[in-house]
Amino acid sequence: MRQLDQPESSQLLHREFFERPSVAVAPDLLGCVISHSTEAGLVAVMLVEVEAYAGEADPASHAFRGRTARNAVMFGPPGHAYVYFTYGMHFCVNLVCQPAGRASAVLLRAGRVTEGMPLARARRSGAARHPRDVDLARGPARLCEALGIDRSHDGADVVDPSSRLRALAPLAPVTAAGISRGPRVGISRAADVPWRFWITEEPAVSPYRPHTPRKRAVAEPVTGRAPGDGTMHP
DNA sequence: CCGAAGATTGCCT
DNA sequence: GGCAATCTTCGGG
Repeated sequence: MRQLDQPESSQLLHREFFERPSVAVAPDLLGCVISHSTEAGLVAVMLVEVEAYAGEADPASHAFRGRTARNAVMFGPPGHAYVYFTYGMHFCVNLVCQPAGRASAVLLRAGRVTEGMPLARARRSGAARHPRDVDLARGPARLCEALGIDRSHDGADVVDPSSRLRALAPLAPVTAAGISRGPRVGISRAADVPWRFWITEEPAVSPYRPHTPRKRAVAEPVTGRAPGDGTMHP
């Protein structure tokens, strides 16, 4: 009896795979499979969209301002998951590249569920009411939710055979001809750098959004005066 | 200590 | 297409 419910054909990626610059690793991750085995069952996702983030030289990277408690995993050894929490409700997952000390990583932006569809759908049911199969892991936060990835997976080793969260080689090779590239999504700095990679004409690729600054939560402070006394600006 | 923005998503008009 | 939800993290005072 196998310890983990893993298909025979699946092959774990090697740590050397991640010991390269993230911009080289990113396109090679397309077609690879992220598998997460839990008590509830196994969900596997084939990656169709990723983004490369360089280390401290990349203004869009979390590592740009150096090592902090949050991004510490990015500065560690390759082949580990860097999971962060954002917008007060979402998780996103990266895979760390290059040797320890070099903080580069690949953000996993979208995938297609290839195993454990019912469990993935159940995990996502709280969000969208009637998600299509193709939308279950479409977008970085959706991908995490479908796979059941949260903060507890920050630092997880995805090339360790005994790990519940693993990165596996492609079921079928993805050739360079089938890969498109363009600007990264939702970042304000270095928005012109084309380090986003996706499988061409893949329906499970997240929509491109060119970063929208958030509106101020509070329009103006309370002054103690009642409104309509002539002090308001048009 | 406090303010502000964030590698997003889903619902509303 | 606009905007609220929700909270952590970081940097400035």
